[in-house]
Amino acid sequence: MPTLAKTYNPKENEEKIYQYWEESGKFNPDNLDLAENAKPYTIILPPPNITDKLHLGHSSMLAIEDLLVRFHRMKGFRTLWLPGTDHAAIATQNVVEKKLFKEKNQTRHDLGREKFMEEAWDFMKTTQSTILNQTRRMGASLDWSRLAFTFDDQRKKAVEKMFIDMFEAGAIYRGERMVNWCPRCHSTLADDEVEHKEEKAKLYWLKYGPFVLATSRPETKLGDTAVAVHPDDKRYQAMVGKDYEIEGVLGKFIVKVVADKAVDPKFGSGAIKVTPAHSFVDNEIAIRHNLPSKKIIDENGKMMENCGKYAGMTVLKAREAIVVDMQELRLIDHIDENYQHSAAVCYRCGTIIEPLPSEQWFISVDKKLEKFDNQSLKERAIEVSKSKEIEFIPKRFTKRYEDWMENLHDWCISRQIWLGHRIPAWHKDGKIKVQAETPGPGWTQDPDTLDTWFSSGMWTFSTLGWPNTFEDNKKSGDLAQFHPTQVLNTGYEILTLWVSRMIMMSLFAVGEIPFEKVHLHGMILDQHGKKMSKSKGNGIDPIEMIEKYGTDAVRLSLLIGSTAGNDMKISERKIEGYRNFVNKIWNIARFVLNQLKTEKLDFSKKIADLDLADLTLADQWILSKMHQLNIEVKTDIENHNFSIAGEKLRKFTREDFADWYLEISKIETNSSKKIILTEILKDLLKLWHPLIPFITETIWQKVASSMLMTESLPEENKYKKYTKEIADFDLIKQIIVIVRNARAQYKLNPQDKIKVFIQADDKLEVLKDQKNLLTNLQTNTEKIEITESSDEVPNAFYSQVETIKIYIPLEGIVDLDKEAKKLKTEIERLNKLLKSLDSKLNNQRFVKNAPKEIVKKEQIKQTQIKIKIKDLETQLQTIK
RNA sequence: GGACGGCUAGCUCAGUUGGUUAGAGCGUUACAUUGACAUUGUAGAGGUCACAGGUUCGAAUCCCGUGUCGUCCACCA
Repeated sequence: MPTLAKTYNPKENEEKIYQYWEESGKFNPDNLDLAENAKPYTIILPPPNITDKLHLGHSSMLAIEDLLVRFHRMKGFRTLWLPGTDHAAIATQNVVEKKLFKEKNQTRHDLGREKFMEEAWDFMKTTQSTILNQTRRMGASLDWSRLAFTFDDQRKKAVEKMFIDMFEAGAIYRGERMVNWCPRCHSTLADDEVEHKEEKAKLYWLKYGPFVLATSRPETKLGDTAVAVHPDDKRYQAMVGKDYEIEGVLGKFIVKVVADKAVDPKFGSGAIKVTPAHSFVDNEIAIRHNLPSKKIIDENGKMMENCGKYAGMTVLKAREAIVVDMQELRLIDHIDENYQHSAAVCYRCGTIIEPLPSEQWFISVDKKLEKFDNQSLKERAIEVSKSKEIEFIPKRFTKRYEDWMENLHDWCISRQIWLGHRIPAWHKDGKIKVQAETPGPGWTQDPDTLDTWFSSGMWTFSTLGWPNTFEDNKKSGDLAQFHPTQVLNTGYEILTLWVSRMIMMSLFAVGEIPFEKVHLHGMILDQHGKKMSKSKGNGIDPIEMIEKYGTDAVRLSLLIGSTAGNDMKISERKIEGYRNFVNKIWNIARFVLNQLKTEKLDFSKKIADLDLADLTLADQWILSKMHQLNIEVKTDIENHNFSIAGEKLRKFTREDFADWYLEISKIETNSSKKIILTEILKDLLKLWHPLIPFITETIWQKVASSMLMTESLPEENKYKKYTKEIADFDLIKQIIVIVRNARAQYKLNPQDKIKVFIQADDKLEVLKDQKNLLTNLQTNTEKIEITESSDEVPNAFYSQVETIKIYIPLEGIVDLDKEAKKLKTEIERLNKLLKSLDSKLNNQRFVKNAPKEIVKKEQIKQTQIKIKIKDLETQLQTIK
């Protein structure tokens, strides 16, 4: 007798199974038994931050990628899924700094750069394993032998080479530009690392020479060099071009009045003060009008020495002090206390950003590059999207990507933090050399590090051995085999932050796209549609769910009911439901083994060995259903319709196979059953495997003698021979449901036997042939009479399927009024339907314009409904 | 301010180029319970596809508008 336990216990099996896979070495494509011409299928895992713990966003991504990877591995592709982690420069440095401060009350400056980096490395080494082990628990079939880290030595070499190459091509330059400066992190931020926070502030209306103008930052008055108005603003036209002397808290100064379209005449008084050094808009105005720039705020967010008595104050302190002084000088007209505006803050620490002019390294997105035949990075990156070389799933994100790219400004890549790749540039006496090694004594390395996206932007090729695998513009090794990759799967929130950078970097370094498809998944929300976050405490911990319900249940709940690009709500209840379903699969296997009285499945006899003459209608039906499933599931997965694939599998497994066919196998005992049950169970496990690898492999290990993970999927036409009998079997199913329904409606006990009369019309032979099922498939009839006659049976429950009539005499029980009412309602409904069909078919334009098949279909429907109505009316009369 | 998305059964969601009488899971109701499976089975109830207009023979699906919730981008002197 079979040895399967009564219920499936994920905890007992998952760890063992994962170990078995990992030790087999088959996660590594080099160890797969492949056809010589096997195509590559590559996914590079979006590297989680090294300090991360697994959350449902990761789980969702892992479930999707593992599905794709296992599917293609089973299809015979040279399948590589490459893991890694990201050093997430600013984020990690912040964590390390916080820890340092908490434990030793020290700042990074107390420690010094070298010591601090030692601390950071210690920290990263201990945290890295957490996320990777949690990734394993999701069942991810990653090739751990190729594990990479954005901050390891190999990636360091790649980053240096990339920087030097880009510099030499003129794609990287150094220059003074306005940057977003975080005074707390002491670093620049890219535009998209800046967040905007709504807040209430004061709006100060200043008396400003001949103007009254509004500002939220009166302290920047110390850096003003102009006043700007809109060119069409009649109020100020006479003043444009003139110089005015303005009274300030540190004495008088001169401003020039300029006309610029950037000014909104409806805001404030329509005149703005221009502080070129500390505002992006003002800076642009200053450039257009050739205005001088005066820097008054330093990198610590404090007023500089040129600010007289305010020097050394923080911006906020200086603002308070200056406002007091201005009030004394009567320079403030009035103050709006309730001014709503959004403040730019650092996305990591929430500190208010100071726009500052600063010497930084930039990637030029507009520079025409020789290697791109005089196209710029931006133009190439847009081109690969327009030409569909890269496809976004869902499609609507194509536009978001392209719009964002069109508006892209030069990318500031230098950061003043310590945790990151050092910039390979050297300074001596004002000269700069860009190279990996020091040019010699006296040179000092640029203290800045690179934006973390610079190294993660190189992820698809730096993980494949670039630059060693790319010499003289030729790919070799892993790069030749696995690049470009097939899919990048990531959250849509980093489409711009990361995806766009990967595209530019790959185009530049390797001359090709990094991936063919970008599958964007939505955010995972709680059951109320709120973002999950630690502070709100509404997060569902995937590891906790795995402990409780098993990995397969967690994976299914993330795959089914989820569509690309859309957010998804999830609850523990949903996961629980899929745990139940996973257990159902277990019991199906248990039943099949029981039914076949065996512990191992015998795969020696194949579907092709079946004796067609021995097959029952039900056999043919399940085989054709299986054929359909086999084709459709593969297509759906290839089209990234994972949810639909899952639903079809579930429907087949639960309804067609378990509820119908397995029940039938208790009744029918023809000799083909053994092969059919064996083959369908086997192929069902294969088709399910990419979605729920653990339970399928667990069962496989009990019943077979190979590893399911590297089995091949059932071939396309395996079940094709048996695609005809679906309609007839559907009739049988419907009749059985009608009988069960009647029993339920009249609350018959399961022991109560009934008689059923069926008038079979032209289906006499089919129905007679299936008498066994009709009698015994949970219908408990003592007698079934199948005739051609059309005599009414009085005082009986009545129903019909197409032209087949079913009578169940229920003497003394049948409620004739109720039956009559039921019939009337049904006749009414059908009449309505018929009416709409009639008018449709009488409509010449419909008949003329609609495709012929549609018209024909409607005509058949019309005829059938007419017959049905007539039958129902006849039956109604017998009741009266 | 600009762009995008959601709005379909009590809840969570599918619905692929417009063409069945709009589907699933959960929940719910009734019945059942030594059964491969109570992590169960059988059956039922439940929807004006947010609203309003348009295109079309035909719209949940395409177009215009409105409402509402959400996301991204820009700006806020």
